[in-house]
Amino acid sequence: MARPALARRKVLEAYIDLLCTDGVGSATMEATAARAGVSKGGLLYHFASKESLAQAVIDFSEEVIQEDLRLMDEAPEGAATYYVRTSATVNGEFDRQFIAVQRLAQDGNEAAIAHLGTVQQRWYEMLTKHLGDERIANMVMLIGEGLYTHCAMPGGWYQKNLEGQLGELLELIPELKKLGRDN
Amino acid sequence: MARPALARRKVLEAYIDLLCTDGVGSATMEATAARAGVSKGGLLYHFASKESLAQAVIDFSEEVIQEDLRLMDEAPEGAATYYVRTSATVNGEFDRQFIAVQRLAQDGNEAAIAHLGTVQQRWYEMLTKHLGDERIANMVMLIGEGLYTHCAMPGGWYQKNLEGQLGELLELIPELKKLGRDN
DNA sequence: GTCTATAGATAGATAGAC
DNA sequence: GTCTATCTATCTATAGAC
Repeated sequence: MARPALARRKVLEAYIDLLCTDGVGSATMEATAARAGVSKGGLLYHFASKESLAQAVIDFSEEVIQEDLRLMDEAPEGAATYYVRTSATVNGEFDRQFIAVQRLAQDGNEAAIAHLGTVQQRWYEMLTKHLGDERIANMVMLIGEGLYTHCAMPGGWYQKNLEGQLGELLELIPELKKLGRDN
Repeated sequence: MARPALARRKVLEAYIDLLCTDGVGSATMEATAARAGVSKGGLLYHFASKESLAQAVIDFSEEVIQEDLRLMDEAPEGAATYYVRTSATVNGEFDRQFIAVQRLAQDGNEAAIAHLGTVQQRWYEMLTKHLGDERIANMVMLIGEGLYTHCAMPGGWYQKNLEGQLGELLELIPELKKLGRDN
């Protein structure tokens, strides 16, 4: 860990980039090498197989998620609002690797599916802790998931029609919290 | 239209099935032919290219969505509850082809992205009509989108942890409607 | 209308030079 | 540590028999 080779980092970023923008079908090792500016052989020195490339995305995601959970726990705006807000920031540091893992999972990668499961479990526990109601936590988590799905679609409907409504959506999140306590 | 060849229908079903369960990477024409019980040549008689196979999924989706919108508009439980409830029924008639289109869109298929856009626009308008508040419609749509994403993940977290909570989630949807009118 | 055989392209992965 | 060259498998698509 500590300070990985620069080329290795560039290859990983390129692979994540391709997964997010073009999907698993286009994220080949050849295309990844080209985008990273290295040859296929150069890529294979750092990642011996496509599976190890996928695992690197998952490992990177685990690092990022731990930091994300810490920020979420301490967010002044509240954990739920933080969660929804960051779910909609497509180009953020956190989101790209998360979308990449999601794409891998949707393509049947078992390690990615298992990792996503632990991430969702931790988000759910964090939201329940802060919202005090499992049903509301469930709902907020689905809203975030929906935002991810929308935002991860290049040229999709959300980016053209709902971008301006994010502020209004965020204002409603604290209202949801009240809804939970009333019942 | 009217009554398409049985083999053609079987091939289309097989392709949708593979897209949903194994993802775009595994949904090859060869695998599709095998699952449909025909040869590669037999498949290519009905669908001259992979693109035309994808287009057939989109066309089928358009048929199904029109019926879905009609049922949504007339649902006794309310359009929003109907929308969320059917978003969570993975094995339903409506959902499989929708998830398949989503997978195609996430792999960069332009026709699928455009179709998804029109579907989401119509759902949004229907929800706004019934909820009377665009912000709440927005939120409900994201909840449904989140449910789709969760449910479409074979072996994913939702199917193990939230299935029993669907009833509670559905109970909260009418509460959201009140939330909209209060503000 | 469905099949076999096969062409042509591209994927993932190996070997070895530098 | 990065490259070129190459192997093998698999994919999409075509040609033509039945």
